[in-house]
Amino acid sequence: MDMFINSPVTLKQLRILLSIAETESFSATAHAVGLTQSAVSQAIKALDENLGISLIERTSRQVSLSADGRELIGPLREALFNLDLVIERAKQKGSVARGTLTVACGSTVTGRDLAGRLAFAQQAYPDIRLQLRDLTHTSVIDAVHSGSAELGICADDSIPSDLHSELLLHDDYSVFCCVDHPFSRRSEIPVGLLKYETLILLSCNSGGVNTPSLIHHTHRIYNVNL
Amino acid sequence: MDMFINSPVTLKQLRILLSIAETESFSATAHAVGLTQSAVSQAIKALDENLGISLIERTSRQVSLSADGRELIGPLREALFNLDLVIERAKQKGSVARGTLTVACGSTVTGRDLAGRLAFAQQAYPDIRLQLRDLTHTSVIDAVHSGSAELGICADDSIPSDLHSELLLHDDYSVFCCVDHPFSRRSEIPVGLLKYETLILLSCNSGGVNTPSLIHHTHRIYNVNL
DNA sequence: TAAAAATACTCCATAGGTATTTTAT
DNA sequence: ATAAAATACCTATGGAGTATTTTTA
Repeated sequence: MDMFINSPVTLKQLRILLSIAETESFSATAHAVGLTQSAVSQAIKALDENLGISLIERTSRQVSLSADGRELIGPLREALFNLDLVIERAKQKGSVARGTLTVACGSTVTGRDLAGRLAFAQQAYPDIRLQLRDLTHTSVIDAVHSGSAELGICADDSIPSDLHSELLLHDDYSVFCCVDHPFSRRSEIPVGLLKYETLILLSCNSGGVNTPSLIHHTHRIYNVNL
Repeated sequence: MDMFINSPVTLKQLRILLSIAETESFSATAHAVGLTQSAVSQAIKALDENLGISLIERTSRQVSLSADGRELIGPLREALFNLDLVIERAKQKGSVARGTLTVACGSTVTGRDLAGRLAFAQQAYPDIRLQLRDLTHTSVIDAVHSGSAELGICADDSIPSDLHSELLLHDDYSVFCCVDHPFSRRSEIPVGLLKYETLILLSCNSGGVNTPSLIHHTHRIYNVNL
């Protein structure tokens, strides 16, 4: 039925052609579209073969469209632009309200290479604006309950059963003490023992903190040996 | 510059989507576009992910477009149709004048699985109408000279030097004779010996003939043993 | 339970990279 | 001599097939 389904012409090839029409250079196009000169050369060769037509006057010094190519380029640009419009409109639908995903989380999350993870998320989902709200443990749950955040990330205890939850990661909690304290000879400390000690705790709603800075602070304030 | 260059959405996926909109069935679409049901399923899954949108209401019994999908399908069909128009027009340019390639050749060619070769050519170059003209040796050369044929195929002797020629194939010539003739004991017969014999020749302009029918005729007419 | 879609897996074609060669100025 | 495109070669990704499982009317 549809004979076009097997057309070997790809969108990428056509877009590369458009870029070449602008830059009049394979190398420049390669840079523009994030490929190598080799890939661009192969793409144009393939396109020539697929269309059975010579689109480009190729000398080693300068590149220009052939007569056929010049005739093709205008309508092609228009057709591709229209198609991109349609695709983009579909993608808009795919994004959540106003294209924003709001995630409520504590410093357990924001303290772990936040910049790197944001960059990764932007790359994977360029159309989604990711908004992080740095909140306390209970506020995270409230935010999800009220709908002011679509997702929440927090410690897995005391999560209400009416919310769906999934385990993302494990976190270690550490005790810092003086070298002459009995704890310093143990490799692990049962949680139960802690209640007999005088402790400096971060806000009990904090899921965690940046460890190096904690060590630094402890050292500064109490002059302990670590 | 062009952020669309890396769009993972492919023409094939979009065309499959259009087909599904018509057939409302993965299997039927698979048949229509010449793929398996599995491939169609995967293509739609990929498209959903690429667009970040659910295009299709999928139950195991019936398939229908989602609201988003229905909204998308009209403009998409139009955009793809326009793009195909542009591509097709470019392909037309790639075909030679009036889309016809005229080849002058003798029965050396037409006698060798003509149907099979025509079919092969049509498959490889569906846009080229191939026209064969069955001529005599000298007429083939005249046809190419006059331009009434773009190509000629004939025996490689007496090809004028102003025509470019290329060797395509070898042909064996055979002598048929009575079993009591001296030739019948030789496996090869030097061409020079033939001029002392009385021969039945096909038209000296014929490059060759269909061998089985020649044998049959010889047998019928002269009642020779082969 | 039967028809249709989803999934698991496998294989292979090809897009794209690196390194090199060719070409025209 | 040099800048740019073509080519050779290699690798990895993913498209598509077969076989199987899951789903719902």
